Amino acid sequence: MLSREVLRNQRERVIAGLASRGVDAALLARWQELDEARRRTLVEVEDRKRQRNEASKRIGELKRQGQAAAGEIAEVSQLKGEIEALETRLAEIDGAIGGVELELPNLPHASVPEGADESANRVERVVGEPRRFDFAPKAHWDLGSQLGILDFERGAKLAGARFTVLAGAGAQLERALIQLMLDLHTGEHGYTEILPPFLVSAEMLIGTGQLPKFAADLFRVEGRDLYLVPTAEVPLTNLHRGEVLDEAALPLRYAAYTPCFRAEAGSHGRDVRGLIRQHQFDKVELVQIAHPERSYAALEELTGHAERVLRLLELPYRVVCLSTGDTGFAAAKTYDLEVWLPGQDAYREISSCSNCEDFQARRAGVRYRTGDGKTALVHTLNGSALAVGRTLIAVLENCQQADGSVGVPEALRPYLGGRERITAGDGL
RNA sequence: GGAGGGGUGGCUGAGUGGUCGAAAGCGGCGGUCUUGAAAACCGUUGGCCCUCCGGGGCCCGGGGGUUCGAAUCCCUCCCCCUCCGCCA
Repeated sequence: MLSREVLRNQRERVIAGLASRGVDAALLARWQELDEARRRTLVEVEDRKRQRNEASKRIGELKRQGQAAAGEIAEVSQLKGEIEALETRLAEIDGAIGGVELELPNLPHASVPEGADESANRVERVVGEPRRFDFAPKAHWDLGSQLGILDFERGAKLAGARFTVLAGAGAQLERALIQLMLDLHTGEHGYTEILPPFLVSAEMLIGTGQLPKFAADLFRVEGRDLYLVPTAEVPLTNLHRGEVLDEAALPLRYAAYTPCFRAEAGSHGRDVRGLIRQHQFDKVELVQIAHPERSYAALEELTGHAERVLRLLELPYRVVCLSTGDTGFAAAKTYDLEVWLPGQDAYREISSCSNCEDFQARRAGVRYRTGDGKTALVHTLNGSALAVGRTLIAVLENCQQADGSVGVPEALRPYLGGRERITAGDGL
C-alpha cells in the first residue's frame, strides 16, 4: 500500500511511477475522488458526534441533579439518525478506497531501469564462467530420469502435472541443499532460523501483497480462511504484524525453509518440462525487517547472501536488476539471480531479492519506535536463498559428466555423507 | 470433539450503564536530593485518523445490537487458559 500522504501530495511522482508499471491512470483518479469524499464525510460525521457527545454530557449532569432533559434527548435522537446515515456512507467510501489502495502496486525506486518488461532489465554483473562441455550437455529432466532421482511420471500419478517425486540421492540432494543454505545464513550471515506454519490466513497474504489481486495463483484450503504458503516471505514478513519494534533491534534477519505452493493459473504451457515450474517446490527464504534509512544497503547485503550460496556451489550466474514493468507488485527494487543452465543454454532465475520499502509494512502494520518516541513504518526485504529445486537442477546440469553421472560440489559433500558422485542406481 | 474460565494501557490489575481513554502498582522518561549511583520524593508517560492548526473524532480482542449514553448489558466471531476425550 502507498501512503495517503504520498498519494495526495506527490502527484507527479505517483503518476509517473504507476505509469511505468503499467497501471491505468483512471485508478488513481478514482482514488482521488474517493479520498476527497471520504474527508468531507468524515469531518461532517465527526462534527455531529461532537454535538451528540456534548448533549449526552449535559443529559448526565441534568439527570444527576434530578432535572428533566427532554430537549437534549430529542436533540441526540435527531443527531443519531444523521450520524447513522453519514457513517453508512463513510463505510462505503472506506471500503471502496481501501479496495483501490490494495490494487495499487509499489512505486519503483529511482535506480530501477524504466521499461515495460524483462527486455529492459539491466545486467548488474556476471559471476563465473559457463563451463565448456566436450559433449552435448543434457537437460535435467533427462539426466534426472536416467539416474532415477527425478520421477516425473510418478509425480503426475500422485498429484497431476507439475508435481515431481524426488528419489534416493535426489531427495537427499534436495535435503542437503536446504541444510547447507540454512547453516550458511544462520551461521555466517546472522539470520535467525524460523520454521513457520505452511498455511496462513488471508490477512497475512494481504499484508505481503499476494491478495487480493493474485488469488488465482494460490492454493486455498476448502471451507477455511487458509492458504498454502506461496513463499516463506508471507509468514516471515508478517511475523511482527501489528507490533511496534525497538529501533535498536533493527534489522531483524529471518531465514526459513518451507515448501512453497503455487497454483499459477496463468502459466499454462510455460516450462512444462522438468522441475523449473512446479506447484510445490522447496525454498530457503531470507527476510530482513530494516530501518528505512538502511534498507537499500540491506538489499545489497541480502542479495550478497543469496549469491554466497551460488559461489559455494561454484555455479555461474548473473545478477539482474528488474525493470519497472518487470518488478513484482510489492517491490520497489528487485535483483534477480539467474543461474546458468547448460541443458537449456540459458540463464534462469533462481532467486529474487527485493526491497519493498514500507509497502508491506503499511499493510501489515509493522512499525518501530523512533528516538523521539513516535512510531514509523519499517522497511521489509525478502529474497530466495535459494529456490532449492532450481538449485538442484543447476547442480545436475552444471556438474554432469559425459557418462551421465553427476559430480557433487565440494561444499555439499559433508551433507551427503562424503558422497562425491551420483550415478545410475542411486535413485529408483 | 465435550465442559468450564478468561481477553482492559509496555506489564500486573481495578472498574458492571453517565464527569472513564480508563484507578492503583510496576516499568519508562524528566526533575529534586547526591561526589556519582541507589533509595526517597515531585512531575510526566498509549495508539490511530481528520483539521479552517483553534481543535475535533475513534480505539478497553474483532464485528454487530440494545440505550439519550456501553469497558460495563445482549448476539456473534477470534484468541488464550483449565479439565475430559482423541491423536503424531
